[in-house]
Amino acid sequence: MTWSILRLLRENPEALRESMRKRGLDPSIVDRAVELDTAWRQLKRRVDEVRHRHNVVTRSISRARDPEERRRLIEEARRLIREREELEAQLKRVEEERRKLLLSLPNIVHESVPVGPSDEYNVPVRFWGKPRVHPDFLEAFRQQTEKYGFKVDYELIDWKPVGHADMLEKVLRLGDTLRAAKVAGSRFYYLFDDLVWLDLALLLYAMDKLTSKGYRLVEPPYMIRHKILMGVIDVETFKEAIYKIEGEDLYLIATAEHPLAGLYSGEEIMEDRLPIKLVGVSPCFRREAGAGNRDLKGIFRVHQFHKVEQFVYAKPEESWDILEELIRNAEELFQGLGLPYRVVNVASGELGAPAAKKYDLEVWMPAQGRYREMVSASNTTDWQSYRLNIRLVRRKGMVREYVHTLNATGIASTRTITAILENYQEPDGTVVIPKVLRRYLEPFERAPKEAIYPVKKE
RNA sequence: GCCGGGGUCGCCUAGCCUGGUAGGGCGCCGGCCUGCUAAGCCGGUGGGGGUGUCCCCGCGCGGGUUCAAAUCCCGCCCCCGGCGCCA
Repeated sequence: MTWSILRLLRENPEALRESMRKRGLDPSIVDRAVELDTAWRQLKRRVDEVRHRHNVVTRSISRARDPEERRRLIEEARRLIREREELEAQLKRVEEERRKLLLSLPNIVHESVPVGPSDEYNVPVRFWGKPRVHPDFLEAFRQQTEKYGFKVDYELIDWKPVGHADMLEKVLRLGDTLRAAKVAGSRFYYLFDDLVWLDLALLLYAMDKLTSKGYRLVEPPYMIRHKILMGVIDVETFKEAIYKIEGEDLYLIATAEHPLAGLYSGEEIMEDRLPIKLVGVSPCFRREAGAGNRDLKGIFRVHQFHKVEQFVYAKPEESWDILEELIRNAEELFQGLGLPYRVVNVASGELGAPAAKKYDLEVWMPAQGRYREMVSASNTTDWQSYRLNIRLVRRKGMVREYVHTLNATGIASTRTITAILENYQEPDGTVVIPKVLRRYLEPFERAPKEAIYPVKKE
């Protein structure tokens, strides 16, 4: 059973150093890891050897009948224990250090990932839809399209759309972040009436589409243990994103990805059961500790929201195809909603530690003149499954390896609502409801069907 | 929260009282045999190190006793059942 990172560490450490450099991390960690691993292996041999000698003596005691002989053997065993304990203490130290270091290593950057320290190095791979562009943003629009060699058809509009935050609080008056701040703090929100229906309709839409593709619908635990959490994220993410339950070994999930990855932790999965495709629906809780003052207004970046999440357990040889499938699924959802987007191949420096490669789907925001992230799709290869000990059993020869895991947003409710508020906005402030959502609103008498209307000005 | 039962190599299970290399069944893998299939027979079946034939570790987790712990002792976690509480 081999973990890709450990294999590379022993067989081709330079490749691992290169991967670290691409992420903008110190490659000397790799050298330290090689050192520790070598030391560990040497020490392990010595310990095993002494353990063996002790075992031989110990076993011979039960067979020894002569009391004098027994006394002599027990004396010998005691001597070996002292020798063993000294070596074992050393081994334990090295082993612990090695374990920590190995778990701190990020996934290996895939060869197709653009190299660069920031999102400016993200490479758009395709565009869809016809964005509405105000003349003020025309130059910015070109910078985000033509600069990369894409010719994107757009609609020039002569009125300036109101930003999603003001739409929410002032034009529609269906959201209240000020009172939410009073009650819970900043980055919380109250949604009312039509926007609540819209939130739920978005979730139903994504659940409906993805289950029709054969994804199994899951409502997971919203709190999970520390052990599971550290199997799916790195320490940085943990510090920035995770809420802890006081006095218990429980943490609020930041996404359904976490409990879905934990679902088969510690288990063996027969290869003919793969791929296992899941669609989770859950609230998500995020501290946004590192976000600073970014997106402080509105509901673009908040401490809690609802999300429909795609998650797949896959065989290693199929995971790269499945990553494409996941981003295509998300694209279908956004095409259905009629929101113009681009897909970017995320630069090496912006990948989270778990991901080997990541696509973001970014929707054009007419009031901001920017494409903004709505969806993230990652192949985490065996990074999570190694930590969670999820093995793949091959029929042929009963070989054991680690499965690959992948995750991707389907729809994140609040963020998608911001995109709708800007893209479906009419000059008078009316927000037209995307047609695909209407069937999920039809059954409810009080739900909006065609559009959401601004409050009348007195 | 209380009481009781339990956690053994993928699954099921024996061993625990009485300490001395963890056994069986199912499943799976490889082979033999056989018109085919089934059955039958033989071997294998967790992690690690080393490598022609080897060794170490592994019985929920962590300690302790012992030359030696699945087995005895202490603490903890989890699961099941009953009681209590309860949306």
